[in-house]
Amino acid sequence: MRIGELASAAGTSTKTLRFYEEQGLLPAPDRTPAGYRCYTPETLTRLDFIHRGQAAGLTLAQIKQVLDIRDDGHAPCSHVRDLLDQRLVDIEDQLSSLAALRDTLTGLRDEASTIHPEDCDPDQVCRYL
Amino acid sequence: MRIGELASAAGTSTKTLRFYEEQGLLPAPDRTPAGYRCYTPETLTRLDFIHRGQAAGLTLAQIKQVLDIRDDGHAPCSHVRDLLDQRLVDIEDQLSSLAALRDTLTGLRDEASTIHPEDCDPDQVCRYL
DNA sequence: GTGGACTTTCCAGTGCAGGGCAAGGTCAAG
DNA sequence: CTTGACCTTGCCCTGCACTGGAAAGTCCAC
Repeated sequence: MRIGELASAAGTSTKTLRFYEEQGLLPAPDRTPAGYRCYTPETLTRLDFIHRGQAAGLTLAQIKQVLDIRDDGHAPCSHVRDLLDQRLVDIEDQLSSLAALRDTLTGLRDEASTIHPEDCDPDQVCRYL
Repeated sequence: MRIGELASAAGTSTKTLRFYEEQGLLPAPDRTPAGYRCYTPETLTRLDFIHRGQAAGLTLAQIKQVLDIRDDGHAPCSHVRDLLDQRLVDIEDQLSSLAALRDTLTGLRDEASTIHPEDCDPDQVCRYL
């Protein structure tokens, strides 16, 4: 499988595949005599895993950690569990600060709708903010 | 007011103040004969506005737009309203996709707690993801 | 033998909001 | 007269996940 084939099969770009290889997420594949990369179908499984990890909000560095553990012959289960748990904590934090921000902005906007521009204080930038 | 004074009064750094000036968020201040920046107290008002804008999740570029309108002698009200409304829409989007992600991850983790590592399929990277 | 599609490498940039460091100038106190 | 705190500019660096482009090599069909 050449790089272009793999890229379209995985729904990504050749640029990205080379980048993943450089970052250690994909092992260096065999080469044809001309130097073309030659991928095996397992690479597709690996790419699917990477995509699922990204969909879960993991960074490439975190995904690489999991892959490295797997490549060492160990089951990455507990590490993945920790990563997902931490991600959940982070998401909860993000959710609550976003909700708070939404409430603040909603309040600001409601206030704004009762203000007339002509009441603006020339000494401040904007009454709305 | 010199730059260090202003920075600590505004709760920021001198680097940031120079950066804001370079980005057009702060007007170029007067200089002492030695070339030191000399700020007037209004700069503090302007910085507070910038901070409120950031707290509302606006980018520096958006804040600059508002400031530019104000500096042109116009009231930026309607522009600010649009910015805040758009920001609210974006926040709602973020909130719902984060909530969806949280539910997915919670499901994944619950599933994971009922799996034993020894059941892992050696052909996949990880059953949890 | 030529055109076009594919591949290789390397270098550089994107957006966001600054941070770090160096080399030098300035100012007030002791 | 020196020390230390402050200021100046300039330039590169951070993290994240790519993306773009250039110059060159390869492969296959016509």
